[in-house]
Amino acid sequence: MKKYQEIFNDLKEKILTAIYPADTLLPTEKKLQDIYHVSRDTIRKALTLLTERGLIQKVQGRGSLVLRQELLNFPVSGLTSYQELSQALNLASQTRVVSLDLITINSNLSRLTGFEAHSQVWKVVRTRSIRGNLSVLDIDYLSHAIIPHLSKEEAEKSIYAYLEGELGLDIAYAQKEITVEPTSQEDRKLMKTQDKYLVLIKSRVFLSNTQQFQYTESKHKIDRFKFVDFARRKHSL
Amino acid sequence: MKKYQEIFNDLKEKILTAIYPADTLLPTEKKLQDIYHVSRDTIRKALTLLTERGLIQKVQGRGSLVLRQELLNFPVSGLTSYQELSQALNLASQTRVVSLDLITINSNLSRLTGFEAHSQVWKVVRTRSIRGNLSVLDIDYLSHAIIPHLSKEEAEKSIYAYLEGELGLDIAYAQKEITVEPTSQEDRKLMKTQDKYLVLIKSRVFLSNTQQFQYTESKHKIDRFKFVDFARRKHSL
DNA sequence: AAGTGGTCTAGACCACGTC
DNA sequence: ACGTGGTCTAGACCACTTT
Repeated sequence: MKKYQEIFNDLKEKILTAIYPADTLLPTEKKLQDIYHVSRDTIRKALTLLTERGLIQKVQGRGSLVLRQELLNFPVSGLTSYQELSQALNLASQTRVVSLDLITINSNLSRLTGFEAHSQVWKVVRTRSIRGNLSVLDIDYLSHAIIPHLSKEEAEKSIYAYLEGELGLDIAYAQKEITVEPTSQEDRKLMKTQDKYLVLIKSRVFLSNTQQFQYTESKHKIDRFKFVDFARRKHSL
Repeated sequence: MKKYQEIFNDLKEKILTAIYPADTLLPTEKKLQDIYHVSRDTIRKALTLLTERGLIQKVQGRGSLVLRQELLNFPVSGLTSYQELSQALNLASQTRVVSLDLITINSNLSRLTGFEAHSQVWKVVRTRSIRGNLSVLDIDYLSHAIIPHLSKEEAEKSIYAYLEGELGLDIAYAQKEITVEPTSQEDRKLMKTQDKYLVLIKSRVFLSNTQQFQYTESKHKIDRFKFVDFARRKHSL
């Protein structure tokens, strides 16, 4: 494990357990150097991670302020899988695999998903329930070239855990788009609802070598949908 | 201007104008050092900014790949003001100030907005139209302690431009929450619609010294709403 | 004036992908 | 084997806040 990662984890832990309470200052970079016996640069890398995740805010001349974790500063943003989320939030959740097929991309699907025409992809349809409430319908397309094998069992658990753990893939980034759409008859049937609208999250997900391995349409019941984000202002566009 | 900022701007420009085209590699860090006559660390800081904004992806052993700017990789996320957005997208947009008042926070409002009870805040209600379509209803609460003066004229243009430009405030980060909510009679009247639902974006916005200066409820017509995001996977939560 | 984080430098070695 | 980016170090000076 990299040093700055370890320091980040340690500091994160200490912030979440209020060893470093909200509205107080972390030890100075100088002191952290002494505590962890590393160079200042390494400390600063760890602090950068804390900053990106909204755990601290640096104030020049003062120090690193621990931020209050308001109500729900959970990483609903930032490319977190459903499985990880439900675990982090300690939700009793259930996944049902509606179908799992190997299909060939046609030109329409190619435009939609970003996969090349004629390529093979897994199509996985799943519903997720939280405390017995059917809340989400996920339709995933996963590159067969990158994921040669996929079973219902893995799809029921966490596909991301399988990809990162078993296959050692390095998931890097995603382009997402959130809109509200009218429901189709198919949607209403699978989600067992008469709702007229649902929240649609389309995302293309890429590996660190920039290969796209996933396209997903995630459909949420509007009354069950909440997206929480921590955003930093990006000056100069 | 800081060196790494200037290098970032220069590289961004060259990527957007396809001097460095998508799917090609940037010059190596070594070469960039020679080009800009700076240390490697400074180059790496500039590349980090490009990475965060989804313009490049670094691949170890290969180099920095320029990413395709899919359809709309616009910064709808990342704390961008309405005014900046409509400018970036070149939209003919119009803002109407419905009301502008100085009010005192009561305990209910305090819970909602995050401002202290009994403190004074500006309440600004605005509607925005894009190509003649009334699309958004914004309700802003702005700290009077931080913003002593605010006029209808500034509210009609861009409050952010006023705060950063005139007042020299350093807007740093926000906590946001997106949900879909039923419309109230008031909503329907102000937005001139009969829609049953709207998209609600609540956000608390903070300065770099961690003072909260703004709470906003931004209500979007569902058929006009689109949220686009570029997200990087955050390992280790 | 003292102490803090912010920027910049120069150099070393490692991990990974390509040839 | 080579070249790439990734990590880590040590030190310098600047900008800002606090005392």
